Amino acid sequence: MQNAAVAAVFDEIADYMELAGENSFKIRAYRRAAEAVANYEGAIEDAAENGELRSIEGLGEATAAKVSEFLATGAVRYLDRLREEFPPGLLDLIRVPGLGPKKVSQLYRDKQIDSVEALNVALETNALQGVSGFGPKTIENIKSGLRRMAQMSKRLPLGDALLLAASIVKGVESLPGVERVEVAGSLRRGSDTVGDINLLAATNDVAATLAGFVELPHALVVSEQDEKSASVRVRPGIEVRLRATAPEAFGFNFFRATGSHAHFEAAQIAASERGLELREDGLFRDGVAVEIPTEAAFYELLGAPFIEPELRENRGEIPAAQQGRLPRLITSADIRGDLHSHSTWSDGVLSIRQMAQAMQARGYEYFAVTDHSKALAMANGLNAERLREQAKEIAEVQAEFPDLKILRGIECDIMRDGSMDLDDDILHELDIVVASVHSGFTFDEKTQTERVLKAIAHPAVDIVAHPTGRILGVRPPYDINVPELIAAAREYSTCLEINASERLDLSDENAFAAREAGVLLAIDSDAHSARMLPNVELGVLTARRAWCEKKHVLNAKPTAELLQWLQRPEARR
DNA sequence: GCCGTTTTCGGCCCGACTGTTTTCAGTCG
Repeated sequence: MQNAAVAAVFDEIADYMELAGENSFKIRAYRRAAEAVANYEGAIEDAAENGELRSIEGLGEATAAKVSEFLATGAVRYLDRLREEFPPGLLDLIRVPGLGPKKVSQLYRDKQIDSVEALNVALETNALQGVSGFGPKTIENIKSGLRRMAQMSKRLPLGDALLLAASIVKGVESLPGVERVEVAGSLRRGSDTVGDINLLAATNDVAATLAGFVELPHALVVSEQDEKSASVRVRPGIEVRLRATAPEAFGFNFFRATGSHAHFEAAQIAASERGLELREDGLFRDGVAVEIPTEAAFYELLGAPFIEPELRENRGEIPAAQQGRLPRLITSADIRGDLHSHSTWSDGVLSIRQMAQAMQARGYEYFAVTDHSKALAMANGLNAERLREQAKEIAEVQAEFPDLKILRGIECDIMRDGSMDLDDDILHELDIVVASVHSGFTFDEKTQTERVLKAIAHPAVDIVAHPTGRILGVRPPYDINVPELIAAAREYSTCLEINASERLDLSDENAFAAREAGVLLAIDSDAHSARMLPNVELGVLTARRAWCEKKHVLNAKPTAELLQWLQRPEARR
């Protein structure tokens, strides 16, 4: 399947065209082509084979020809020419917050700055002083953008890490002697971002397995290797470490390689209370190593049942396990619907009908159509009039899907003053209102908090989406007082979202606090295409880290209960 | 560059904020 590779070609072309100052509609055409290919449900090479490229919406004569060229030759000459014209570092520079194509090409033209490194040097030596358009505030913004970027690029968002790990696991499985390979470390615990990927292999030939591992195509550089493990860098800043162990030692090593460090230390204390010694190299009774074939066997020795990896953060899981009060963690199978999704009415790529098909294919009982509201003009946000038009289409599609409840909703912008982007009368007409912030990210904490508190208290608002505004690897949360949001959500019976797309917002820590406070959570995909629906599983991992059971999650409720909850007038007004 | 129930040209994704200006360009969502 070459869809992602072809989409990357079009995106790269669009990036270069921005630098070249090309017509914005032409650039947009390439972006759309990238999206069309990425979201195409089949393999793009099959479409090319069958002469169906031109029937894909968003591909025209020029872009379809480039798809064919890429599939035939592995390259696109047009892109090759662009690559010769501009240094590749300029593409990194466009991604620095505060820099766009115009400023980047100016820096390149006037100061020959062609990479993030060169920009850092220029900033350190004050070389940008006096460059027109680069005043003190702009320079300060660029510096803080660079700092944020450097911080975030060291860690991989959970979704990306899972994909990368899965492909490396496949490679390791094929190595000599390997019986079993598992992801361990923070990735197994479902951390929102991971620094390194840890794998554990049970093998009959440790040396051969490790030797094969460092030769896998993923490995750019071998950074460490001893007789038990090897680390390779698979992309800048991202290391994959494989520990190899004899099959009979897998249980203990799986526990140890999964962590967290804090959990390990808590387990050491629990072990010593039972006359055992837990060390890095094993569990010992009177100096003799205890055989531990499985993780369950290990926890049993601590007087506890198996502890799910997502709980292993020393948030009280060991005593809870010993006392038989571990939560029955929510699973993906408990999710009965999606309460935050987009269609072509705003910036989604699928019609309501297509979204309904995709939701039904996932086995959902219900979903909410929550397109953007009018303040998000760039996303073609809806006003009251268009929302009422949309109701007709929803009713039509609903008639075709008797087993799928389609909720009429909106993702309504929370304005700068905390008011809603749409009037109360239209909001009360809807089945569900999801409220969210898409502007004013730089407000101070007090202003930002008060603004969102107003939304939480609004009688029409059911869910506040992505409450802290972060996007993993892109943007940190804005300054906002989460405990105050949680208290208000509890008071007004408003649900808070775990946005499961590239945000994972609420974070696990915040979701943990919300659940403890008795606030209901919604795990939503925020899908703009069918491809994004499975992201909900990342949100489930986050909810599990927050000790959530299905009773804590709004969209784990059956349809009737959900509809009843959406009524909840007594708590609201 | 794509698209077409106004079909081979002309419209398409707009509005606000920021910082730098001296009336606006660039960035962002």
